[in-house]
Amino acid sequence: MPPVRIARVAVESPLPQLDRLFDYAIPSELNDACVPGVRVTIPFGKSLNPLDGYVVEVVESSSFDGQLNLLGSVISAVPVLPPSSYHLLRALADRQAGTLTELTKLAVPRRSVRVEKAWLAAADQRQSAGVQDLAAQRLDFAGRPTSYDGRNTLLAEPREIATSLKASEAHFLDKATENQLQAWIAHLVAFSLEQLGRGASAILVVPDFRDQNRLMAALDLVGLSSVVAHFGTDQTNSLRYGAYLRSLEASPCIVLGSRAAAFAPVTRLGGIAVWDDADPNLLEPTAPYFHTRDLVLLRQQQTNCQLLFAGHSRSTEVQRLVELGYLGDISAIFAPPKIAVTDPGLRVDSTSYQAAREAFEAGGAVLVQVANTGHSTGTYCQSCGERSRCRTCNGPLFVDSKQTPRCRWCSAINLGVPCHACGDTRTRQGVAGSTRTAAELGKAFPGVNVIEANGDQRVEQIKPGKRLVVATPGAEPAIPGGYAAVIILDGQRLASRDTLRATEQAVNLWSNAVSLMAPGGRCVGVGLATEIGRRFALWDQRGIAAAELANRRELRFPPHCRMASVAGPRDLLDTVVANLSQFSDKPDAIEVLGPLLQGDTGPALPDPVWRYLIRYEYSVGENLAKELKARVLIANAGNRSINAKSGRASRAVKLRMDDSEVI
DNA sequence: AGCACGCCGACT
DNA sequence: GTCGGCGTGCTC
Repeated sequence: MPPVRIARVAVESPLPQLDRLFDYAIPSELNDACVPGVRVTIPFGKSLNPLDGYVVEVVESSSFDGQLNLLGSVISAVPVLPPSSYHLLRALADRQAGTLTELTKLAVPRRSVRVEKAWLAAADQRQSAGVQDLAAQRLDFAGRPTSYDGRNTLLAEPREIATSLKASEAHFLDKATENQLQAWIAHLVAFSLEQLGRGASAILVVPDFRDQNRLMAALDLVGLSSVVAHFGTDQTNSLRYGAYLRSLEASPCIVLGSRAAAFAPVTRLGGIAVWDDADPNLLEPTAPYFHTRDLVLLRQQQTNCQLLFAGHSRSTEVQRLVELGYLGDISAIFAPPKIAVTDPGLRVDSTSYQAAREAFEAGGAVLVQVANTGHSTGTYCQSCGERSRCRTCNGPLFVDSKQTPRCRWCSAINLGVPCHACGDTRTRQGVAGSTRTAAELGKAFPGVNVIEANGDQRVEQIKPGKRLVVATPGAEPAIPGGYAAVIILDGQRLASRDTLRATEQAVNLWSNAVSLMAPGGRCVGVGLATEIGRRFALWDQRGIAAAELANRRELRFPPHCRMASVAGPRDLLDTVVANLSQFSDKPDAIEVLGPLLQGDTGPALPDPVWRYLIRYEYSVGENLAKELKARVLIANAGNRSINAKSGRASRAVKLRMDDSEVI
């Protein structure tokens, strides 16, 4: 009788105390099917129905003293969590003090039997796909680096450029094609071709469905659409699973998508490119709250693949890595876009009117970027100037596109609300939102087609011509050839928001608007004749990022260091952070700040939620995450049902290893 | 999470 | 004498 083989299984449970491997004896009839990566069912504890899990490895002997239980069944023959994926997810979970299960839920799509059957049936006729022919091509353009090899970052030229696709194979030489592409798109296409040329796969992560569609159109143009695995956000589960299976195939592919794409289990990973890492969409909004940038940095370390962070502006995190020498800067020198900044004062001033008029006279289109949707951004008391507040929840009021004052937090309609400070019911409206701006500008330029684009009214692409587009940041439609003029309104307000990343995000949003401008176009930053605005006008992206990072260093804020938070009932938090600063031998490597009462303006809650912030150095991150995870586990253990009266039991103490957004 | 083990008050 | 309260602890 052959020796019984042992499967080491990661149990799919949300409980942090079960976040480790459990050994199971493999029944002889499952011996062949039970390979690392497959999903299995296992009897677990005293529970009646089996749990799911992933086989992490198959070994000959177990270090467990007790009686081993038998594996239940193998759910599917496909190894959906191969060892390389397991190691990546394990390292990320450890870094963020999360569990493997939280990550497998994000990384591995639910199985679709229909899709899987079709995929397995087509397995034998897949080998001869013409990837080699496609990979023999090269995209050339001004500013393209000779190679994207290593770990790099680049600032993309903010405009469309001429590209030429050339084939190195003799029989392809006559098929050289020329195209105008956005420079950032050209970089990502060239990057992908470089990976395919080495017989390897590329992963392209973009923050937004618009970016994804634009990039997909370019890959299609170059004839690569057949090797793309789509990891889009608004896909059905079966499509996601199909793309996931495609990325598992031996033949190289281009994985294109949002956050989830960075997990794609490609067999031979050539390189990962992340577009616009400053975009908040690349931050995972659920536990364990990691940024795609940190995930791909881990993956680069584990696989030694190529890595590229590209953007029109530069995040402070990337700037830090450049200053450390961890990332190389392979940006090309290009002519900066023409940007004028005007003094603060009128919202729409003569300079911007003139730029728009000239653009229309030449038959071009004009993009106006405004900070907010709706009719007006806020209403204020006419006698004392206080911001109007919602009657029910004290939230700030704004005027919607139907001219009705509503609450920004709870959407309640608020008519005739007396001022909370002086009691006066007369109000005046604040800065105009996109609807009023569109109406006002439409009147100023009769005969011009006015288009409004924002989160609700999605406009992705428009036809060239005399058009006025009023859009909120991130919702700007693209136009072939680019806008003749780009006018940035409310820019200063965007930059002076009360958050840590206000400046960084404002520059990012302005820059992305400028990138839609025609090569000969003009941009006006209205009221942006400030220090940051002047630097932006010179397109000094490096200088802006360096200054911002220096500022954070001085204040001792991320990304100079990391900042964790623990939130929950006061007494439990105190046990979690007790003597934490002495946890590291190095003085000042860990510093506990707080506690602060959460939700300062809201009505007093029956169980107040407190929050501590923990500032720590990168070097202690791994140990601190381990320690905090253990402490939070203990703090939550005896208190799991205390919230029973509020409905369902939730974790009393919540931990985030990176929580810099709150400030 | 489930589920069982375990040691103290009011019931047929 | 027992039924059952939920504190504590384990799950290969």
